[in-house]
Amino acid sequence: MKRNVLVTGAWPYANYLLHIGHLVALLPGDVIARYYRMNGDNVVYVSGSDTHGTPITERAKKEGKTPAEIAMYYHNEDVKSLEKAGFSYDMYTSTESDYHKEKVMKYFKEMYDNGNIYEKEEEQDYCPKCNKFLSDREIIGTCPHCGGEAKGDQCDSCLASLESNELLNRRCSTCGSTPELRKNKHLYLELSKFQKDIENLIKERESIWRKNALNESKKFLSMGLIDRAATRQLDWGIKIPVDGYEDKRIYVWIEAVLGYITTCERVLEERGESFKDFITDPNLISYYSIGKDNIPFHTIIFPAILKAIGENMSLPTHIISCEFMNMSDEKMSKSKGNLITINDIVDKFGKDTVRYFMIANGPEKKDTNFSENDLIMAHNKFLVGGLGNFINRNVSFINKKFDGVVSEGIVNSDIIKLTKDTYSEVAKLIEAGELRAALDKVFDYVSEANKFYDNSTPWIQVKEDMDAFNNTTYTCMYMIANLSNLLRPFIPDTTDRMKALLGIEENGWNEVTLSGDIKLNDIGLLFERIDVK
RNA sequence: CGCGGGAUAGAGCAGCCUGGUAGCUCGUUGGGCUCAUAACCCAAAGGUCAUUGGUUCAAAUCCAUUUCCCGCAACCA
Repeated sequence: MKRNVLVTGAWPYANYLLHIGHLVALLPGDVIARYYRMNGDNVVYVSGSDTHGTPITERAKKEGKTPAEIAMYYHNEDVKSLEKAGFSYDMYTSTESDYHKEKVMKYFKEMYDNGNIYEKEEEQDYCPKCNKFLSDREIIGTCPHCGGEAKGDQCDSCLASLESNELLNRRCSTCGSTPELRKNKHLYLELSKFQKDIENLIKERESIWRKNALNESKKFLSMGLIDRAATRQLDWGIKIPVDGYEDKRIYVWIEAVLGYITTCERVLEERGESFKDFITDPNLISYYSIGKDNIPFHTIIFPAILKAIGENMSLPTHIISCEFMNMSDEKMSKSKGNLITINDIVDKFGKDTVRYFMIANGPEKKDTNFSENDLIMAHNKFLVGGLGNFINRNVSFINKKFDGVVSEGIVNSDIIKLTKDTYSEVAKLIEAGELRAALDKVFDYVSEANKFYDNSTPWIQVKEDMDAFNNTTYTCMYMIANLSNLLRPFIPDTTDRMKALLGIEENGWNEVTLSGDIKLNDIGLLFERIDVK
């Protein structure tokens, strides 16, 4: 039976080019989506650019542009990068799309009408000269602990976490004037109400979610969930569908995660399918491919929002939360300039090499260090020496001696069993989000293929026993055909070429059988060896 | 006691959730093969799985302890 599967990737913030950190966080989603599609399930795979919030407005101000210009520039760049890396989103949109904005306002209104969003009036710092309310971050002053210069949320000198009213000699960070208190009202999401619901969710997902997702979520729950502001003093973002909030916008943390839902709805609408049936399906399987810094938004806030909307939407079943990929033990950072963009690395090494490496060596369970040398080693060993070599040694032989025609033979029965087992084991691993182990499994199969070739010694068989030779090569073709499926979620371009070699079309997640003689098409080398400098 | 992650062969890492012969890649040594991109296959050497204690018939794996290493303003997966 067809399963409903929602796969999502975290929404990148549209103020910088995507880098390999984004890649390792988002790629698992693509592999999972491709796998389920091959399996014949009903897949919706979505993401988009997160375009609102203060960092973009600040950047725009600095560069003399509008926030929309900044956001759309990076959104377009990100679309190109993702395409380049082979992402197969059913839709990659942005939080600036009218569809998203409209739906978010609808959901916001529902939460408000349900009484899960409430108004709170409080005194807030106001800068009389800049004519605006100041957030904690926009207030500077002297740290009460160390006497150093500090911002309102944290002291840069001693790292103490602060409340902005603890600061001495408080000033507006823009103009330096002394802020005064004025009454201001904001809307709050009553997160505290959902403590029990989230606790139950975590308990149910104990054996499914990754360890980092569970630990991080439990930490927040043990501290007790606190209500969060849902509105912000800002003019860039989604308008508040409540009277008296014309000067404010919906806080990004609430609307960005709702993008999963709004975009899912849009995809299904375009397909002419029912969104409601899909999203309330109690058996819906959902994957959220994210980085570890994004965990609480997906395991706590997002489920709480879904509960608060109250339409009985399915809560996340799988959190694919990766660790960080560092550069020589340092966190990648824009200011340090030690980033590698997706564009650069794909241009340099090719889409599939990068995809292979990022899954096989990515930070699935703990931080890893990126090393170009490791990437080259892995490329040469597994893609050239393993997969590429297996195909090339067969093809060269057949081309040389038999003019590119493989005669029908009998496929080795041990290999058939191994093949079927590999399909089911890899499927299980991918569904569990264990992509590294899944890919390892497939490459074990590649290794078995080379062993089979060596042990069969076709170069001797060809002289002594043509039946045996034909059985060997036919078995090899069978393995190539099945590898073109098994590897398809990971390295789709390469598997297309493998299929072209054999002239096969099937793309399902199940054993491919061959019949009759096969005329090989010329596809050249799958991968070229890279020399280490 | 701020929070979190880590410590496994010369290097880089997997295994730990769901205890039961210690595995992969590179490197080293020896052999095989010649179909193949100095590719492929086989074998060997190399580890008291950081420390100490506990649970268990059994611990790299679970619990606790100690030591050492790394990350934790903003941008940011």
